[in-house]
Formats: sequence, structure tokens, C-alpha cells
Amino acid sequence: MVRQPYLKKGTWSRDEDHKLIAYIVRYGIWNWNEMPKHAGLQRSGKSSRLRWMNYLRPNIRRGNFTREEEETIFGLQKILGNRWSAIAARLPQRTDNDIKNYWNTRLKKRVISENKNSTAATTSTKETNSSMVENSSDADSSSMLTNILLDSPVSTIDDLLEPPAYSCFSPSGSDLVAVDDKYSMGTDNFLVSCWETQSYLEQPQMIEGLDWEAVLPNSELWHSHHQQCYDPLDDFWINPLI
DNA sequence: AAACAACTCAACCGCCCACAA
DNA sequence: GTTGTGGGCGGTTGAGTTGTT
Repeated sequence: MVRQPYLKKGTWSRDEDHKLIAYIVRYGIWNWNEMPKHAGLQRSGKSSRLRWMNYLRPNIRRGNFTREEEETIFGLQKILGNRWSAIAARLPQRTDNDIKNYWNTRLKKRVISENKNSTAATTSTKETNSSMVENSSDADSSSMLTNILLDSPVSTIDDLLEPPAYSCFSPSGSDLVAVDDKYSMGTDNFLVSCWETQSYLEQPQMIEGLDWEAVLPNSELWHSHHQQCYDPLDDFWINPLI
């Protein structure tokens, strides 16, 4: 019987966070189950993935949801239900876990109280024969949602479920390359490393000395931040390739 | 100051789906 | 068509924090 290696659970330490960040910046994301071992972490792939996706990856905004974000969540939840990843895809910089937590701890109460109000209003409405009365906050959120939909090139719920794919251009400028395939993106989508994979179960090899550059379409920013990335723990810019 | 309640949110669990062998 | 595996998702838990009595 093969003994399973000890896997730590619970809160991530600062040291573990640093190990995971350093590893992903250098080698990218290739196999969540294999990566923790190579990164020197006694964590499961799932735990590592969750930590990265919900906390460590660049461009994540935490806490303090704006009124607009709140209305967006409120409106999209009415349409999509509890499909948090689909809702998160329409809220840049927010994770599905964050949105889910926000919904469960705050917005859910609002829905319950509004349902109570609406039940009371319906009863009252029937009595006064005025079926066109609409809950005012419902009207607010639905107009807010209309604005969101108008801002986005979507026409159906299916469109809402298909977020626009991130992409960047290869050094030659001709090939479109998917992020997390072969390139590692830092904050603001700056390319920070480039590697090649021999096998799905082997750690990727960094491509050293390759004359590569990458920019997002219509962006000049990368050139001024060449090979830099942001360390969310220490809140400063680092150069991971030195 | 202490005890308790309520709240927040990071993290886990189990299920499902896609894909490769 | 079947099986195994990895990744993604939503529901839930529980430790830590904040508020109240």
C-alpha cells in the first residue's frame, strides 16, 4: 500500500505563498497536482490552485465592493442564479469565491427582505388593484444591469456565460498565444516568463535567452515594464528572472 | 473586562465535466 | 464505449474578528 505524503491543510503561511508565487512566476501553471511538489509545498494541487486563483494571482481586488459592483452581482444573480464563475467573469478583478461570500453574507439578506416586502406589496397591490407597481430597488438594479448589458457585446444568456478570452501576441507579432499555455503573465498582463513543456507530468523548462516580447493588443505598457511582475504580498514590483 | 453573539471570508469537500488513453 | 485523471465549480465549514450586552 502506497503511503500518501503528508499534505498540510488550513491557512496558508506567508512562506508558502512566496513559494507558490515564485514557482508560478518562473515556471507558469502546468499541472496543479505536480506543481506543489516541485515548488517545495506540502499542499494538494487543489489547495494550491485555490490559493492562487482566489488570493495570490495578479489583478485581484479584495473587499469593499462598490455600489455598482453590488448591483451588478444582484442583477446577474437574478439572471444566472448561483453561477458565481459566470458572474465573476463580468466583474473584472473579483473572484467567484469573493462574490459568493459577498452574496451569502450580505446580498442574500437583501433578497430575503425584498421578497418579504414584495409579498407584502403584492398583497397590498391586489387590494388596491394596482398590478403595475414595481419594487424600487428592483427597478434600480434592473436598469443598472441593462447598462452593463449595453456596455458588453452580448445578446443572450449564453453570451454572458462566455467571458472574453485573454490573449497576447507572440514575439513575431503574428501568432495569438493563450495566457497560461506557455507564457506567464504578471499584473496588468505583462509577460514575465516563457517556457516549453516536455511532458504534462514534467516541470516545464524555462526558455533562456529567447528574444521574446509580448504586449496586449493596442498596449505599449509592456515595454516599460519589461520582465517585471508585482508581488501582492509585499506590495512592490520585482524582477523574477534575475 | 469578560462573555457571548454575529459576522466575515479563507479554505475544504464533493461533485461534475472534459479529455486523453 | 470505458476508465482514469485533472481542473473547475458551488455549497459548506470553521477559525478569526468585530460588535453587543
